[in-house]
Amino acid sequence: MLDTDILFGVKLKKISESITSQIAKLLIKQNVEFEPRALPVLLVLKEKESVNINEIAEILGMTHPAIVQITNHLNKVGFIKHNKSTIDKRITLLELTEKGTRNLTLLEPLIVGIQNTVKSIINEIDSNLIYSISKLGKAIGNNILMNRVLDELRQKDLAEITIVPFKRKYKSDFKLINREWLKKYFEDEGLEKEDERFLNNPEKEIINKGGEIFFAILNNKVVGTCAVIKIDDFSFELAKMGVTEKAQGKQIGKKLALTAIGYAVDKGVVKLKLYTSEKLVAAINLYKNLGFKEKVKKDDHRYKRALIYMELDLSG
Amino acid sequence: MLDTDILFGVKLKKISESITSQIAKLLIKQNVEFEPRALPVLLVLKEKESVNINEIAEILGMTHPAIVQITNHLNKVGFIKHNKSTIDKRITLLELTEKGTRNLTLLEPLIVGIQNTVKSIINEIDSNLIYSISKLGKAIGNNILMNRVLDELRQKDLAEITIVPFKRKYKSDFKLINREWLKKYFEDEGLEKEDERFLNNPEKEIINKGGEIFFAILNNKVVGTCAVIKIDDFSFELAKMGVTEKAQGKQIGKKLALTAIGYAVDKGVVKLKLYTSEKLVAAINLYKNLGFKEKVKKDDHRYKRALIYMELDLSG
DNA sequence: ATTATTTACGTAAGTACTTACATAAATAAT
DNA sequence: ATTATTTATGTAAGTACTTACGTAAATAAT
Repeated sequence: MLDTDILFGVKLKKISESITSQIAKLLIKQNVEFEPRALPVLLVLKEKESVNINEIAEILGMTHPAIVQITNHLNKVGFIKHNKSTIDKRITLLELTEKGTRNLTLLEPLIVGIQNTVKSIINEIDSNLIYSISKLGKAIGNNILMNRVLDELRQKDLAEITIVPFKRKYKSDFKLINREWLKKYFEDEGLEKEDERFLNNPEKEIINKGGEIFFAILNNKVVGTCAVIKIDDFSFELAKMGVTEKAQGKQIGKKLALTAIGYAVDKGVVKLKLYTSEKLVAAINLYKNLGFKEKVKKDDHRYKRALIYMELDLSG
Repeated sequence: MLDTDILFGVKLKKISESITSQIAKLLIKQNVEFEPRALPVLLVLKEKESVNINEIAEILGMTHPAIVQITNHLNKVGFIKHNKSTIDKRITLLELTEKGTRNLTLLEPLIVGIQNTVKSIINEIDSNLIYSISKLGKAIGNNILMNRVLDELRQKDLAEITIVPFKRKYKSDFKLINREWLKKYFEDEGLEKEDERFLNNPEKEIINKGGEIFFAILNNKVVGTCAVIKIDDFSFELAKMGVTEKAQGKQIGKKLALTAIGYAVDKGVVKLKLYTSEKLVAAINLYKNLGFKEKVKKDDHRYKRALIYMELDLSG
C-alpha cells in the first residue's frame, strides 16, 4: 500500500475489516444464530446485565441507530428482551434472555480464544499498540484533525484567499499591482506602450475582446491579479500576472494561474501562451510547474523585455 | 469504550471513520467536485501517471469493484480519463485529465496540511505507531487471526466436540461412563438400585418417558453423557452427567449441560432440577455457573448420596 | 403552569465498502 | 490448434455502518 500518512485512515480501516471479517467467519463456523456484527453488543450485555440503547452506543463508540438495528435483530432471534423503564418511559432497558445467556456461555471458549489471539498478535508487534491506539482514538475526536488543518491553512492565509473575475472597482488595483512588479524588475526600462494600453483600459482591451481578468482577494483587499487575453478562438495569452510583495509566498500566483487556465479550458482554448522575462525566476518556475513548456519565439513580441516564450497545451 | 482486545477492530474502525470524515469535511469546505472517498485514488493517479484498475486496488488494499465505482465517478466529473490498452485489450489505463491535474494542484496546500497534521498528531502519541500499524496490517492478513484461534481451540479439542442425542449404539457408553464416576466417588456405597434401573434401560426409563440423553463425541468416541428426565410437563431433572477422566478439562460437561438446558427450554419446561453430592465440587461449580441455585430438599430423594438439591428457573 | 429545550429512541435514506457472480481477453496446458 | 485456466474488468446485491429527521417523554426556564 502507498505509505502516505494521509492514507493512515484507510490502512486502519483495512485492518479493522480484516479483524472483523475473521471473527465473523469464526462465529459462522460455530453456527451462531445472530449476525456477527452483534457480538460487541452481546459482550456489553453480558458484562452489564441491564443497559439502555444509548448506553451501549456510548460504550461501543457507535451511533444509537446502529444499536437500535442490532438490538432489534437480537430480539428477533430471542437473545435479548426489551423492557420499557417504568421510571422514565423513554428508556428501553435491554437484557439477555436465558437463551442468550446460554448461547453466550457456549461461545465462551471461542471468545476467550479470540481475545487471547488478538492480544498476542498485537503484543508480538508492539506491546504499546493497544494503549497508543486508545490514546489516538481520544486525541482525534471532536474534529481536532480538521481544526488543526484549518488553523495551519489560516496561518498561511491559504484558506482565506478568494479569486474573483473582473469588476470595475478593481480597475485601479489592476494598474497598481502590475506597476509594482514592473517597477521593481524593469525600473530602468520604464513602462512600455503596450503596458499602458492594457493597464489603462482593461475593460476595453481585455474583457470586451473576450478575455478575462482575475483578482485575488485577501481580507477584502486585492493582493494579486492575472489576465487572460484572447488571441483567437483557439489560443489565449496569460499576462499581467502579479502579486503584491506583502502577500507573496501564499500560493496566490498559482491560484490565479489555475483559475485562468480553468477559464481558458471552459472557452475551448487549445493553447495558452505567455511571454515573460528571465528575470522573473519564481514566475517561470510556477509556469513550468503548471505544465507550460518553453518554446522558441516565433515572432518578435510586443514587449522588449519579454525574452522567454512558453506554451501550455490544453488539447488533452 | 469497553476496553476488550476483542473490540480492538471496532476501535480501529472508529478512528478510521473519524479521520476519513474529517478529511471529507475539509474537502467539502474547498468545494471539490469529486466525492471525498475518491481522494486516495486521485493521490495514486497523481503519483503514478498511468495505472490500471487492479493496480490501484492493490496499492490501496481495496477490492477492484470499489476502484471501478470510484474511477467511474472521477471520469464522470472529468478528473480522469479511461483508455483501453492496445497491447492487452482487457486493461483499462487511467490517467488524470488536465482538469484533474489542475484541481489537484489547487488542493495541494490542503493535502500537505492534512499530511503534516496527521503525521504530527500520531507522532505526539507514539512515534512508532505508523510503523507498528503497517506491521499489524501485514501480520493480520491471510486469515492468520482466524487460523490461530482455530488452532488454539483444536489443541483443546474444543472445536471437535459434537453433542448428539440418544442412539441405541450409545447405550453401553451411557452405562460405562456413569459407572466410572460412580465408582470413583462412591466406591464404598456401590451402585444404588435407581442407578441400575436407569443405566440398564435408558430407552425405556428416560427416552420413552419424554426425556433425552445427550452424548459428547470426540474423535468418534463417546467421552461424556448427560440425561434429561421428565418429571412432569413443567419440570425436568438433569441427571447422569459424566465425562470420562481422559477428556476432562475441555468444557465437555458445560456443553452437555447447555444442550440439555436448551432441550428443556424447547419443551417449554419451567424448572430444571438436579440432585448431586457435595463430593462433586467441579460439577457443583458448573451448575452454579449455569445459573442453578441451591435449594433445600423438599422431599427425600431416591439416591442416598444426593445431599444437594439445585434448581434452574427457565420461566424468563 | 406554560413554554422551551433536551433526551431517548425510532425510521428512512445515504455512504463506502464488500462478496458473489459474469464475461471477454490472454495465457498455459494438452 | 484446442481446450482449460487465469486475469482484468464489470455489475448486482449485500453489509455495516452513518447522517438527517421525527416524535414522545422528561427537564429546565420563564
